[in-house]
Amino acid sequence: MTLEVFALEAGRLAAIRAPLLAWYGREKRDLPWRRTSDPYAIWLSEVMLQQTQVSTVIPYWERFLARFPSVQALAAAPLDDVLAAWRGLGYYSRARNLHRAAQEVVAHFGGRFPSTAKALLTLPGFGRYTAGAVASIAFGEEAPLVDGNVARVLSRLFVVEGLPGDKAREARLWTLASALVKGERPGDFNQALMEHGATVCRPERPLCLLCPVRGACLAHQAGRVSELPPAKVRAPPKRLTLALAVWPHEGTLLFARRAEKGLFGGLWELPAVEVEPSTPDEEAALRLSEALEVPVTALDAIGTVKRQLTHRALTLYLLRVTGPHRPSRAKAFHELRWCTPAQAAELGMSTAMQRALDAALARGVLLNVAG
DNA sequence: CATTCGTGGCG
DNA sequence: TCGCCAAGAAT
Repeated sequence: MTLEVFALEAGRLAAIRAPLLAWYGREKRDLPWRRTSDPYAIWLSEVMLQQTQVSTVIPYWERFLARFPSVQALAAAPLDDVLAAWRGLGYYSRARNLHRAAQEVVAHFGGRFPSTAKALLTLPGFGRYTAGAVASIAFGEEAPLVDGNVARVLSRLFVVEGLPGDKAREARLWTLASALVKGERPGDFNQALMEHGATVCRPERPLCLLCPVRGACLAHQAGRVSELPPAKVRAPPKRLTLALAVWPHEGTLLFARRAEKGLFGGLWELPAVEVEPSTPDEEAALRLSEALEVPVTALDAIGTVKRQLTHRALTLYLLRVTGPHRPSRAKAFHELRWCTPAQAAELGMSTAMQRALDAALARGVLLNVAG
């Protein structure tokens, strides 16, 4: 508690706040969402930036805004179009929540975003971070935020101990962020904290010589910058093997839409069933037959695609198949559709599945090869 | 509180 | 090749 009082002492807060804000004014990157004051566009950037690098987001943000220029346009669009625009960006529940939140803003708030963090928190996909970000950046509320950058910066400035996820640590970080954000330009200050973490107070090899608040940094004084914060402890990824049906018919392939929840929720795929590694082709075909509710015969295995996700080691086993009855629906899948490659390119699909599809097409499964 | 959800970049 | 991690949220 003594440390708490010391850390939040007014002079110390000022010694951090003012230099950081001034540094941000001089050094901030010219990012596209910093050129707009449209809450919708700012919200979109915040959702896309969740667990995603700035350089990855920029082209998605620009394309998405061109296609859905307002919250009304987004709310009125079919979910499939939204997922297609999100294709390749990952964490697809963000896109579903974005779509739902847009509809709620239109239905319950007359198309205007609520302007406080507390009110924003009621919308799908708004957690504590995103609510604070939109409230402070778009509406100028003195609302705190803590993301990975801010957690690192504050844990160094104030020597906050504890592993990521530790309850006491999180509480302390939010308390610090709350105290610091109060004052002029809260949105700029929050962005200054994040910008500082992204460009100077980096995870590896931080640029302490260029740091505008080095003099106030307790970790720097103690020579502990490199050991704060401690790395997250991650469980080893689980293995998941899927057998994919590659079923050519008159220039099309069979596609299926996955269930809303879980891995790649709501996205399209080559119809997939989970199998054990090294499952014989005949058995994989039998599983696909059960899922598709029609007889399926394995022709040959045409490749394997491996993908490393954060919590999954994914193996996609491509099985060329055929059968006497072409299915148009099956309980195991939300929807079935026969698509040309051009049509498939317009579907919401994961990068993993895109790689599998590319591999199948590269094997010439749609070519009329006599053999 | 722990787990799950993607992808790409980097050393 | 591999581990780490990036403007987190939902369950």
